Amino acid sequence: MIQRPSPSISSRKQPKQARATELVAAILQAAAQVLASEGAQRFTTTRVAEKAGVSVGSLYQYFPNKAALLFRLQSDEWRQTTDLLCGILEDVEIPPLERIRTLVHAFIRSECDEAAVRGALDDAAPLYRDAPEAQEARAMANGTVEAFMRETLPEATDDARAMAGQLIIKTLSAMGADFSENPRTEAEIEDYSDALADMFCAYLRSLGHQG
Amino acid sequence: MIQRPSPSISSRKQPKQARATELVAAILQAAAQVLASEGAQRFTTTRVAEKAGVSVGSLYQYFPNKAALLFRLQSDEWRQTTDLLCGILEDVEIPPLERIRTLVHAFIRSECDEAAVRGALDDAAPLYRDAPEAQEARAMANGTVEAFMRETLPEATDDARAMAGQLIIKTLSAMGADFSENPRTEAEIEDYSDALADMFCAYLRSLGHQG
DNA sequence: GAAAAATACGAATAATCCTTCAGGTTTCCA
DNA sequence: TGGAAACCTGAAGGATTATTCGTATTTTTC
Repeated sequence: MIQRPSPSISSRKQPKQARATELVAAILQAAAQVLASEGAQRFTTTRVAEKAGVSVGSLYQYFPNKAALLFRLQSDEWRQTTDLLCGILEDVEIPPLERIRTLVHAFIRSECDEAAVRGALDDAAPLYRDAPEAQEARAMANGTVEAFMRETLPEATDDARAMAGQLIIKTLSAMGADFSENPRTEAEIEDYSDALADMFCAYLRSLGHQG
Repeated sequence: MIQRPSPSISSRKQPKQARATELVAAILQAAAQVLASEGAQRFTTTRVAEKAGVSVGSLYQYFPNKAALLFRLQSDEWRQTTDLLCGILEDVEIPPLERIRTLVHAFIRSECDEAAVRGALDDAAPLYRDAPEAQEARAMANGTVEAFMRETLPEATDDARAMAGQLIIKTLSAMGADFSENPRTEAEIEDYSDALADMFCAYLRSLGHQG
């Protein structure tokens, strides 16, 4: 098994002047556009720079390589999504299973709203996913899920809880990826979200009953 | 939205001599090896030909382009998997929910057994998935699933059945992809498969109860 | 056994892309 | 205002790759 290289992916330099900050913003926006309109295959540093109205060299002043740019896009999307989801999960006013349903709808919706970018980011995942930064990012957010599972399944064993949490998270993100890649109609989105929530709720209920 | 080209992907020519048949077999075997050991990124027609001990030109005599070779690998894996799964689903001797459990285990197992190839094939999916042949292949096998769902949920509406079937299929294949990309231990595989089966069964039972 | 058909070869082509760097421009600060 | 630091430029280097095609070899056919 060949270990893919894990390029350093953190931004090489922090902008210290106003124009530089704007430049980075322009690059990120252009990158998302290129990704959405041209696909991962044609996502090119030169193309991004051109669309941003900047030279390639400037791009490389703030992103050490192409993978870093992609990871930054992914990282931003991810932070946005996890904030959304954590907010839903932590709302103790609402019964757990209702929270799950809200969460599923919110997540699928957010994936579909930016399906083009997310789908292309998934296609490009091989370029950045093995970087240590990406793995670290994935490792977070598990705390929130575990807390939620403790609340939802107070009587289950730790192992059972962890398994159920992992399963739901993985299923959700996998289905989200599928939704990004294959566009769906408004109605399909709602129906799938409901069915998915039904499945999760049925599963959690069955775990609750038997211990 | 740019429509990716849909290259013709069918084999350009059928081998008419014995050596040609062997050559194609050698290429396919080498292709799987290259994919598994080098990853999708470094999957190259030249590398495949070299590993197969043939010239690039020969490769292009039987595969019109790189995408065709990848699609052929994917297609073969897919046929193998669907045969396996259909065999399980059609065994009317066994209660439906037990069949589901068997199916989940068999599927996840088969994904993990060739995780390297399947994972790399997933990474390379953008190169071949938009070809009409691939979409046609995906459209099949739905008959078997529908038949099974009719048997499992005889009283549900057609819409509800179709939704449940799609959901289970998509969840399963998405989780399978996740398992191909992230290697797991023997124990984890079993535990996840059981949990996944639990979830499907709980869902199907809940659908059965309410009509 | 010779012509024809099928097959195999692999150097060369043409294209694409990531990244660097030497040199110019702008902004900051004393 | 002048020099230093930060910033921007974009042509060129270096590397990789998919695919072609003229030629050589093997197999079949008659």
